[in-house]
Amino acid sequence: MRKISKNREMHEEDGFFSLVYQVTRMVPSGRVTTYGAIAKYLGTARSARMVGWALNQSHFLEDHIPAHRVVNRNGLLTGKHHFGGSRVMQELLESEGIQIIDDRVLNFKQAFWDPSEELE
DNA sequence: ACAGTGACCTACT
DNA sequence: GAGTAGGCCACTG
Repeated sequence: MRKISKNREMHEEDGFFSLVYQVTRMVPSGRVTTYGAIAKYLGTARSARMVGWALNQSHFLEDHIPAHRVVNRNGLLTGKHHFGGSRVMQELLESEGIQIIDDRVLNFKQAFWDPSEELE
């Protein structure tokens, strides 16, 4: 169990959060996915916002979660501010072979990795 | 308990 | 095609 707040603790069987982290871990290097895709893969039950929220807490987790491979539907790196620095996310993606221009993923359509299709 | 906020998305003007 | 509104669920003050 990991504390994510004073009064709140996260358990392994929290389900949604765990699933988000698992899917995020499954994203292959050099590919990216979106919050909506993950939400859809999970059934859209909690909407895409919760995916972002889950990834927000991923910084707190012991395990390293490649949250930099998750962008919004436009391929925009909206979450780069939450990586501590602004360039961390971009450099991480570039080190994996993804080119970023103006906080946007180049060839996003090709680099897009849909868990619903690839992962079934 | 209430209201505001958020790494979003879809649909309608 | 841009701008607006609503929905979604959890967290914070």
